[in-house]
Amino acid sequence: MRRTKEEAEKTRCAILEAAETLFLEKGVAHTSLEHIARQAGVTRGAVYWHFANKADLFNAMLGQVRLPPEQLAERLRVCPTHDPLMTLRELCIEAIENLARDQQRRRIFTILLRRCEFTEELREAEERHEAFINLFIALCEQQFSAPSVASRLHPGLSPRLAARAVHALIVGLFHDWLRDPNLFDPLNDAEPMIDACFRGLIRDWPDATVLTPG
Amino acid sequence: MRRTKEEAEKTRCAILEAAETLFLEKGVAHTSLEHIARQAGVTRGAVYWHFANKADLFNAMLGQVRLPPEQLAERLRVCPTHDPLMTLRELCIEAIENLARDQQRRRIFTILLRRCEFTEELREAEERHEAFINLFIALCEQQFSAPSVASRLHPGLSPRLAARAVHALIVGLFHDWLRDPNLFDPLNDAEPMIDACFRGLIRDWPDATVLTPG
DNA sequence: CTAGTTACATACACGAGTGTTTGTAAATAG
DNA sequence: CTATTTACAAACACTCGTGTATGTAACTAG
Repeated sequence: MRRTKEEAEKTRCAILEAAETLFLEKGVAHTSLEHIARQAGVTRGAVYWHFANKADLFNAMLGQVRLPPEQLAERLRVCPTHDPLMTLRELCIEAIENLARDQQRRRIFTILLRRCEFTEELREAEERHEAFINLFIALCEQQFSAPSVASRLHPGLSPRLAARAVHALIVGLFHDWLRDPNLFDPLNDAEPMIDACFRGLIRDWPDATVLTPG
Repeated sequence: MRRTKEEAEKTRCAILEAAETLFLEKGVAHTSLEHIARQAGVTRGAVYWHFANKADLFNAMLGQVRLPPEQLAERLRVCPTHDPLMTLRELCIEAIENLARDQQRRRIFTILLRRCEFTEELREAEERHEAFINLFIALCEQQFSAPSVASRLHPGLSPRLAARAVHALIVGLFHDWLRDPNLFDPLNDAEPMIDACFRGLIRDWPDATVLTPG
């Protein structure tokens, strides 16, 4: 009963989707490859054919949403025509809004933040994730270090601290909202919250321009 | 070889400590009661004598650091002699500083945030934890709702959003610092970061009073 | 002093999960 | 057309973990 290449790719996707569903529901450690196979309508044979083990499957799942690090750096590359802080601001807001817009991203981040144990088995995934975070923080710090920006930091703050505060706020918003989506509405509330953060960091941060249509 | 009551209490503590160590090292799901017993120098018999199962043991472990909700409410109870915002500010800073000061708290929060899967087995623990968070957010919101405070919020912000931003920042700082303790130094950096947050929320937030000794 | 209870250790029964191996039908290359 | 892969299914061998039941020595109450 050998399948064609396209069919094989479909079962691969089915396995990934089943894993996503079950990881979210029962947690990574509490989900067996047998569960995943059954949910996908195949046997463990198929799972082991497409993936080396559970960690490999987990990595493949994460790969579906992790935007390549280059893309992030590209977005934040200093662009002389545009205020670097505004670019960062928009990126932060987008990150939070995307959580609400993209169902799969939402599920996978829920798994990452609340349904898996970062232990030896998943060390590779953890390291990649951590590298991405460190890159984000480093790029943030770089934006705040630009001479035209650093001088506008409130007293007592360094580019280093500012970068860490921005990332902490985002992680916290991710964490809180994924725990309870009723806490706030990303599409409406991300902007004022991020603006509040920047306002606390930068001295002359412009006031909220309330854009009421009409 | 029956032990006296004091000795029994000591083995109970040894089991709790072993669980803490192993949960931190291998994750909750990947730690068996057999491991814990061995680490504590007893057998599973002792573990099952003191605790009903792994979830019960986990709850007991959390109980060692979870401050009673009443205490939190007490601290934030509106005290007419003291600025409610300053009380909240100090509480936030303390929360972060305590992470660095109290080793056990640090380990247990690492387990909570990075070494356990919030799934059915641990639902009870999750619900208690969530209730505590919700209480904190509600009390925050209450502080921001005081007439003398709400009027000082920056345009575009509500007490509701301000409360959520404060909590998100704290959770993010917890999460980030437990992931990488080199990111910042709680004892030095908590204050300026929290102040930056409040400054972004409250219009006339006082400037950092740089207290250089002498 | 002895009955009952406590605080465990030991043993048992059972299921569940993993990784690997083997089998196999169908697709595909030459 | 046949030989070889491919894409799985099925079976095997093994370990690990759980919950419970039973044993037991020492403490403790009366």
